[in-house]
Amino acid sequence: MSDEDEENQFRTARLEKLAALRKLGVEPYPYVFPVTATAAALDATYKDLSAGTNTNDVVAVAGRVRAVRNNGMFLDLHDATGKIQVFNHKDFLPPEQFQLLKLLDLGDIVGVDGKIRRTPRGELTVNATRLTLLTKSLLPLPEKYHGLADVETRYRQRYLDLIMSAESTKTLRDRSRIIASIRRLLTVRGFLEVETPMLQAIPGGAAAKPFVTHHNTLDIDLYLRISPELYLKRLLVGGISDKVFEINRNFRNEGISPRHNPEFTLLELYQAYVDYFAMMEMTEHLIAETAREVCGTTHVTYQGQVIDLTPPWKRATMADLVKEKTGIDFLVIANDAEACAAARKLGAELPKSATWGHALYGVFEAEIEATLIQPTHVMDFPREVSPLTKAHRTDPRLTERFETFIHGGEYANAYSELNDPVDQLARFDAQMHERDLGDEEAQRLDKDFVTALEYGMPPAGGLGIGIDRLVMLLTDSASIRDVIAFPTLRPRS
RNA sequence: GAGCCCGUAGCUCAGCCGGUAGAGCAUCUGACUUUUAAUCAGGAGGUCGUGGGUUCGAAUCCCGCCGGGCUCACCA
Repeated sequence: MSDEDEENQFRTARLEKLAALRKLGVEPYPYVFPVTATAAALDATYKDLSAGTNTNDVVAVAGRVRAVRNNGMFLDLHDATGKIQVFNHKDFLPPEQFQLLKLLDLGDIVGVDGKIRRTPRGELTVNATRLTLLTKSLLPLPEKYHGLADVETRYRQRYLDLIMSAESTKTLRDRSRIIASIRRLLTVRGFLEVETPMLQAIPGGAAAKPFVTHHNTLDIDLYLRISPELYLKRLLVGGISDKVFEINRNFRNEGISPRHNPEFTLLELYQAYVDYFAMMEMTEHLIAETAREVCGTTHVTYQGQVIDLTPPWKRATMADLVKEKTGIDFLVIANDAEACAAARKLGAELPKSATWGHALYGVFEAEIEATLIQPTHVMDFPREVSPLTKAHRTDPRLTERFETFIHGGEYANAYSELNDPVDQLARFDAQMHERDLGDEEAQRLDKDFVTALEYGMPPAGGLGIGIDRLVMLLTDSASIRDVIAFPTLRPRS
């Protein structure tokens, strides 16, 4: 609580009411209230009750006071399911309760006992026979009609945003439904949900800058994980299951943008004895079925554009897409210098040490990514940028990796997983070379991971899906901050 | 990290080619009483993000800082 709030005239006035309530013998923060009905349940139960009809049905509802009309005669109570109107009239409510009513404010949480009726104007209403203050609110809510518009306050004080905005509430509820749907779809297919370390001594499985922390007793630095990949594969080596997945937070110490939050939620799954083609089917299955369940359709509108998520999705190789768009066939370019020159000419920015694969990938990023609006599996990434992926079965310069693009953004990343320990070690060596050349995000050698592979990991397909971005897509949210309840912000003052 | 934009009452906003701050809602007082953003009358409420500068005078012009948004960079 800041000084400003403490000096707030509204807060002062409400503290005085709080004292007055206690003087009346009213406890403003009681322990329990036996609720018997929610607003939505009442709406459903009494949907056929005609206007102007009374019932003798007694209910107990509870919620936040969001509107007071006619000097307290009508209250709008909001609970987690919706709105129910309360009618306070001397015909039903004992006189001493009107003292309590006078001391109620917008934002207070109250319980109401009474009988259900529908008013002549058609509003389902509880004729209150007893009001119970359940929580006194000390601060005024934002204005009801316009709601809370200030985006900074919406993110910093999400509770206020949720009180005021049905849309924000729906988005965050949909997030929960989306994750539940994915979990169910995977469980149905026999996947085992596992948990792997957030604190890692060697941050692996992705190219990203990690957050560093310190363990006091061990007196070592530990990293917040940038990916669970290397640990999930260890579980595959162990054979805990042929199908494992984890849905959890990852942390990357990089820029914040409408599509990036330093901590974000990733689904990662591994399935033994299949390749990246199976992962394409899996990506389509998870996203399309979840869209059906949460949005009721596989045709979703994102930022004004209709996206058709109905499987199967378009598949195209990176090289073909680049060739189609630029006319340059990287597959027939034999050396690094020529490839880099072609890429730079097309506007791709490449480091001096760039090779053929960096060049192809650079052109793809610069020229193609943003144009992929409808779901597209972009296949066969260059070896250099895919250090954990199995070599392509027909072209050793490439790997069996695809990323799925929708609305110009990456939604999935999947491989035929590299399980050749000798090749894996060579890839780590190449990464360490890039690190020496100044690429801070090149992957670090994890020797124990290579050891695990030496014991033998079954051939497997692996898939990662960014959950926050999927939620953005399915809730038509423009910013990742809208789908994360408490997005990372710089602390105030 | 760079560029552009924003920050005025509890909330939503107006005022901004310089002349000492305004509305609606909320709040308080009163009236009214079967309302639906209830209505009517009256009152209170502001270090104009913050610190400097220019000026007789700054919410307004200039600079720094703080916080936010967008774009770019980073995010293979």
